Amino acid sequence: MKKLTNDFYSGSDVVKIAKKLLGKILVTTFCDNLTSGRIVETEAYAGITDKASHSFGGRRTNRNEHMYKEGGVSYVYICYGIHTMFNVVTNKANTPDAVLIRALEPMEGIDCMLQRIGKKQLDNTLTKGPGNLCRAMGIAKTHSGIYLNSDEIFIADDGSSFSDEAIAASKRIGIDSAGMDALLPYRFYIRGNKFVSGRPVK
DNA sequence: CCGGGGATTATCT
DNA sequence: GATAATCCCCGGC
Repeated sequence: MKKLTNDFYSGSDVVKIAKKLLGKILVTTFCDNLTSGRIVETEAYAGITDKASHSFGGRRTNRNEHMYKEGGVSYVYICYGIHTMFNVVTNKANTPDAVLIRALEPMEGIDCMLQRIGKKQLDNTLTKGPGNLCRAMGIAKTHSGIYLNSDEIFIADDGSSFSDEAIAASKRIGIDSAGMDALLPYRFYIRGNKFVSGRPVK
């Protein structure tokens, strides 16, 4: 199990990186509680040219400042006033691309995650959806802008991967107001995985 | 089983 | 003052 290195994040094609993040493992170690999960759903946000991106048109505010950092740091923000979203910043400094991590399949520290989210037993909602996975992993806005090879939060590769047939693409969730860009196939997920967000497709 | 809509507040105009 | 990269409950079929 190896932490991803800078060259993984510094690539210029954020869509490709979003797809490559599937199967990698997100780990947090807050308060000596190790929790981890395999990434099974992501979305790419293509910097200043993507109407759905917070940095569309070069917009730069206190909130999205970390998107302008070099690839390999986190970008965490609050959505709808209550939900925390965890993103991976990619590309070079001043090219504000990011990948939203939308779902994990829980691996280690399930008891700790259940406690954080206030549940007694593991079910498919524990790390399903960007808001839920942040709660389960203990990720908060204060973790924005930190390096993803740190000891507190990192993403690792355990050598396993999904085949192309196992991966599906779709338009992104919840961004209907982005005009034509709302239709871009920038969401990637593992077919049939029960932790993928949205209602199960029958 | 499916879809519609309300909750709730940080953030930007 | 309006909006938002969500979640979950509830009502209807």
